[in-house]
Amino acid sequence: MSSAPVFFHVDLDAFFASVEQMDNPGYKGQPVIVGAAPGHRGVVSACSYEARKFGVHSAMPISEAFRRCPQGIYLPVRMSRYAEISGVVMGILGRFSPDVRPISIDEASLDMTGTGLLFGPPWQTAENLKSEVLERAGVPLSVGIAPNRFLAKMASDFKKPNGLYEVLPGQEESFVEAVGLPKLWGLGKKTMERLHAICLDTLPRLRQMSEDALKSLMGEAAGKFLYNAIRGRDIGMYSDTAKSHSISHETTFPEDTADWEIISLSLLDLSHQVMYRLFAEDGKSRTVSIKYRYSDFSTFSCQNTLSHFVLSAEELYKTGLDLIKAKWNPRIPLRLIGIGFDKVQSGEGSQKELFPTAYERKGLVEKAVFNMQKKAGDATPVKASLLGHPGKRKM
DNA sequence: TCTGGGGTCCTAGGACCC
DNA sequence: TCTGGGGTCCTAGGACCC
Repeated sequence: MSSAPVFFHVDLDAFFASVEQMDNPGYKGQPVIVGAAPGHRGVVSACSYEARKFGVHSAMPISEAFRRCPQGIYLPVRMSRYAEISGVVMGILGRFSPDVRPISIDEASLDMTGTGLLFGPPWQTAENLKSEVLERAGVPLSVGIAPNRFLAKMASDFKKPNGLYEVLPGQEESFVEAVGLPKLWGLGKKTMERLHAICLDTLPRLRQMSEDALKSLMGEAAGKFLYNAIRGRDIGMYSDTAKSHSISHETTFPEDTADWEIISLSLLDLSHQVMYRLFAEDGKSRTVSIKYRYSDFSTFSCQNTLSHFVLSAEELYKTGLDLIKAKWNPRIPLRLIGIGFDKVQSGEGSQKELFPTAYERKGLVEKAVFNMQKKAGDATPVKASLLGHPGKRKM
């Protein structure tokens, strides 16, 4: 007899803020806001539920958060600390399911199918999981239980914070109704606006549409997604097939700038950060992409696929520099610059040339430095601008 | 309101090939 | 003459998520 499918979705509540409250008990019960410093450019990364009472939420500009909650405790992001706690939580999850898929630093999807004999019924298991995480990692989490990953994800959100909710088989459609169309995962503001414009922004009306009709209205993928999502069916989220991915870093300048020295030096630093991450995961890529944002917030990107894998931060930087030189209109100051690799593959079988190119030799040196730093327990790249690089360049 | 940084996936058009 | 069909790769932009 095969067991009915059961999935858990776990989500750490206001994670960054919860960690800060655990590390500083004086912050408990206080409006904690983690993100950019007030007075600087940036947004709220996470905030405690006490802060949400003031109307503060994540992704809100920090200036607006400060206006709404001047008495808040404003803290910088301590990503390595959060990663540490996340690791403890993921370790606990691994003892509850052989199939744990981390979605982000504070979320994971677990296949719990067939674990009933070992742990008991799902609800009981979820309660045990919640108390073990609180006890051993010190942070609260919400759990959603459902017959598929998509519903489990939304169920984890349904009773937050410190929530637990179970969607039983047969309740798929009624749960989607309880969640409501605007809060359906994967359906954002733009799509809602579009649906509204064609009078299809209610569940009953949408459910009258055939899959083909939705596809022709919304496009192949979006139509298929919508047709299944509004029925609470799995939409194939969090697939485990390893694909190529991307690695990128970007930075917003403290002030908009048209200063070529600032822009090129930033690009150089970012290039080193990106290349070191590629080294760290032993990946390879031929596609360099850059992103730039003008002072009016209009944002553009472009990319260049080389005939060979990029071998060094120098080569990455040079390729990105050529792209930005060709695209940027220097009469308009830039707000942001970013660079990255697209279509990163696993690096096994990296070619070794008999006669290494200059870039390849540079890459070997960079890699050696990276490995030394890794051994010394410091895997962060030396700031390129501190390596005595000439940064200044003529356009 | 004055808007971070890191991602994923999809689309549409063009180049090129058979 | 006036025009195939399918496939792959590349690119830029957009929607969405955490």
